[in-house]
Amino acid sequence: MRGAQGDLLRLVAAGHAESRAELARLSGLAASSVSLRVEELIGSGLLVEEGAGTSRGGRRPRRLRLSPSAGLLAVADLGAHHARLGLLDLSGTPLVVEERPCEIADGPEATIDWMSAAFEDLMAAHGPPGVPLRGVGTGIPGPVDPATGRVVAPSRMPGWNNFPVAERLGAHFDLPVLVENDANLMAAGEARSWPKCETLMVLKAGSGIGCGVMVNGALHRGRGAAGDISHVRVRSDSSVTCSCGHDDCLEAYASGAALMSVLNEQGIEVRRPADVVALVEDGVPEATALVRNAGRLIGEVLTVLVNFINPDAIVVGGSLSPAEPLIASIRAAVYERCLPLATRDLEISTTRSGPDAALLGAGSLLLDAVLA
Amino acid sequence: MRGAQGDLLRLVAAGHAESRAELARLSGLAASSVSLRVEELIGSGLLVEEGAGTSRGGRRPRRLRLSPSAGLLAVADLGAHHARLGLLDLSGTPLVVEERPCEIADGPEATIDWMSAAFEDLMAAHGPPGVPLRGVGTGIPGPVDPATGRVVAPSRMPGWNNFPVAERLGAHFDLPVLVENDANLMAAGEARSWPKCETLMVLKAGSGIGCGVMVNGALHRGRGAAGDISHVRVRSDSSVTCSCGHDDCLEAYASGAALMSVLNEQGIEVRRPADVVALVEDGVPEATALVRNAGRLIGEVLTVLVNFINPDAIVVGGSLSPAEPLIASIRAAVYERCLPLATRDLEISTTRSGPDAALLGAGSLLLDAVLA
DNA sequence: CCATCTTCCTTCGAAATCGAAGATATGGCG
DNA sequence: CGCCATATCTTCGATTTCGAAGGAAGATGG
Repeated sequence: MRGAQGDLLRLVAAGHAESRAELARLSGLAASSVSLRVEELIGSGLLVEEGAGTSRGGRRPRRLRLSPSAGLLAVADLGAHHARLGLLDLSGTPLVVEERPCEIADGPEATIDWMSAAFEDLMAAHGPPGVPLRGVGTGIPGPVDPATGRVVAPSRMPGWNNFPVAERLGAHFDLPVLVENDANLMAAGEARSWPKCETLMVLKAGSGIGCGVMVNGALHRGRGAAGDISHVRVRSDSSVTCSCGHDDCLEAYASGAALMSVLNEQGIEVRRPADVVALVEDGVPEATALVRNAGRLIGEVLTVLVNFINPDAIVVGGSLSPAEPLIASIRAAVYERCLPLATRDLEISTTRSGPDAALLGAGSLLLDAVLA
Repeated sequence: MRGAQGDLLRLVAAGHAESRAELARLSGLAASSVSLRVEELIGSGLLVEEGAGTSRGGRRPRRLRLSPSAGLLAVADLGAHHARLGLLDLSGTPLVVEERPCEIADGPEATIDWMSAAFEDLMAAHGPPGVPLRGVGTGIPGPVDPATGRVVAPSRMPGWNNFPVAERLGAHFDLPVLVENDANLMAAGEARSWPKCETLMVLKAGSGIGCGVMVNGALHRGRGAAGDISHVRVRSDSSVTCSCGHDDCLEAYASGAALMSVLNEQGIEVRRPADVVALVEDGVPEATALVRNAGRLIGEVLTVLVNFINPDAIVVGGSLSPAEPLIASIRAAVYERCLPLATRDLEISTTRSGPDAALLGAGSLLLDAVLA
């Protein structure tokens, strides 16, 4: 899949191109060269021709798709108490997605071995015979050094610090391996649903607060830690010490975990962020007020970032995102305080990709490694 | 200068490559193709061979440079009360740089016509005969829409709002025209001095506070307004209303203009940011305390941004930057409050390019247009 | 000083790519 | 229905690019 052929496959797989003509436009190659390459790719069974597309005023294009038998990707999104697992074809379309209980606190060896077994399980149960697994990837709820595939200084993952996750996964599968922060994966996944957005911020509001940034269609990692907003100091009357050792971090006020602990102290029992959402939908005032305050704090932090990187859109996902007051108060804070220039075309909305965003993102990023 | 040849010229002009071998490595072309192209470029007078470089263990490379007669760029950096003007060769090296008084409040027509005359003046006085002007560019102390070359909602530039600067400049010169925010130009210029930095934040601390960001070696503009940090709300006891209509903007506390107005109220007369620097160097405690406080406030804002985009370096420039306590307190705030992961390899220092950074940046960006 | 290694650059036949022209297919319009 | 405009895709000779081999020039190390 070297060079030019890989580029063409990538364009088709990523959904950017569906016909030879589109490939020619996007790849910069001459139409004749594209035809040649495509013929070879069809010959080798990686691409298939599938009916005709819609005309744009002339002859209808012959639609190209990745062959369903070209290969599969196994991807996971690890959470604190459960994991989402899925099989995708090379175009990133899910064949299966499952959620299974899984304690990340059991430590890296146990979790990764469990995940590897689950991948093989999925392949056996849902993989069409003869279709090879071409890559594996997982999202981690903590910082990941993308170069080494190690977890770095995570806050709620005992035993994981500096563990070589990619290496361990690679020991099970002799395939391209992707290990990435979960919010970053969400950003990569969401980006496929926002094709016109060059700069995209994706906020993951769940037990913790995560954020991923796409710049020019690529995930921005900085030196590996980019996207953190949870340990920003917020304006607040009281004073709370965060797990990171500093005072008044956003996470200590506005994360799902923080909201749950306040509610539990008030005698309202909640076990998961989704419970908080349910309380809000039931109109429980304590919950609504808390969520609204969380949204305001998050929005005030986003204010700084919106002025600075001036994104096309902010997408809010994560288990807390269905709570209407959250996004409403985020919107209010951003639109009130940001420069008009920065907000004039800014869209702030909930996820378009849904709960599988991170899995889709893992597929999208893995594809680059598989077709390298 | 189309296509491949343009790419090669760009690599030489930007200082990334100095020999055929380096060009081959960086451009991805085969060494033989590079040789062929270079021979043509030398034949057409754009490149010249200039002696031998230093050996890296084998035969010495034959150094390539842009021909001094390939063309010139005229660039300017407009400030409130003065402008820096310069002529650069296509490799971005300055032939002349001058500073001339110029009131931006005189309005766009007068200022741009004055600038055009000054460019022609410089060409007549310092341009070698027969060497053509190939592009003109200017930095503006306010937001610029890069697509249209218009100024958008500037704060201290009466009469400039929505004025088509690029168009007016283009009316004088039938050449590629660049109009860009001054802090963005500083960022582009500074980036040439930080070749290993993929993500770079450049802070301009002068009368106002500006910021430019380089991501993956390219200027990040977002929707056109990226880089603004001056209207971020800061934590403060008192309350000041900023010119933007909001309370407690960073600019209202930490800009050179804000510092000057406080000092003047205290009976210490200052007229320019450089006067504040002089007071600090003379050990005037009021000035030092003010500057230190400004650095702390700026640093606290940078804290959020450093965690978020995780840059390789933060460069501080602008007329206030020579004040030692400023950068010291910025450093202190950032290192104290940011995540260790984000600061472990972060460098915070003053400009390497000096006062001409914006001019160099204009040259660097113009080059792309000229060699397109 | 000579053999050997490294790096830089060129030569030349093979291979990939281009681009102009044409073949194919479709929508729109009188 | 026939013709034109438009768009997609293919054919084929011309051009560009590649890459392996080799020559040129210098470093290294006995």
